[in-house]
Amino acid sequence: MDKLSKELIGASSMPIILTILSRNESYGYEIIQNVKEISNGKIKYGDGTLYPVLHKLEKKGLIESYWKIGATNRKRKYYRISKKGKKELSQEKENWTAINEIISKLWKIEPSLA
Amino acid sequence: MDKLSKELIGASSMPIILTILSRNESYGYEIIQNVKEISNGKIKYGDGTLYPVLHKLEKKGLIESYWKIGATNRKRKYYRISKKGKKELSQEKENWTAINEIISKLWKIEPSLA
DNA sequence: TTTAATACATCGAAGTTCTATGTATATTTG
DNA sequence: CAAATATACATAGAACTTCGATGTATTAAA
Repeated sequence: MDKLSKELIGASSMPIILTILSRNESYGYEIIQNVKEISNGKIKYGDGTLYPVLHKLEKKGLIESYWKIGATNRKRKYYRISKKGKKELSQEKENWTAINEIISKLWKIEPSLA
Repeated sequence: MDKLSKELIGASSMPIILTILSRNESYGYEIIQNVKEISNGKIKYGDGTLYPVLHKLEKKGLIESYWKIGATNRKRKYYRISKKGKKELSQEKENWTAINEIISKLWKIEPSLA
């Protein structure tokens, strides 16, 4: 197994992106690299996937953006998390924990289905 | 928080249903009740949501169905997990564990963002 | 000078879930 | 006995998502 299912990618993208932005502001391209690194290559967002997600998050007011020309002399669109985004993130953490408890309980109880 | 997000429901539905069927064969209506109970009411599948999922799983060959008239004298469509489904389930377990590790790592390392 | 990497954006195809609606039978309640 | 509720399955349409393809540009490296 090297790649994760579409469903899991989808369910985890929002909390992962919000977590990354809760530490440092960042921009699309860097986020893609960052996620790839963090996940040991298991999660590789295509740019055509990530940018719409960022736009969606911005539209919801969870992140904010501004253009900046970095050290590389290239213009980048930086994103930072908003107050609303921080709230949403902690909500997502709770959700994630809850579902994980349900599932792990389900798998632990599992009787010998040898 | 009482209800979980759509994304998490979606991502967890396949492993949850396969797990339930890996223990006992069951039918749509019972699965809905079962999941509600297991999750303490946090996951409530609508029937319009569950049945298409079951059809999808059957189409993929992960579960098999047959009609049976139970003790209630009512006909039910029972589902049981297939060999392929068992394989898929263990795959999903790995996936779930992997993503959970990534996320929990991300959240643990998190520096004081007081 | 050409190629690769960086950087953002949008579109269409395909797949999903949710709500609503429809059909039908069995049980319980008034 | 009639009406309401619970059981049981199914499908259609709306809304949303991801993915792959495509397009534009700039900078760095070969």
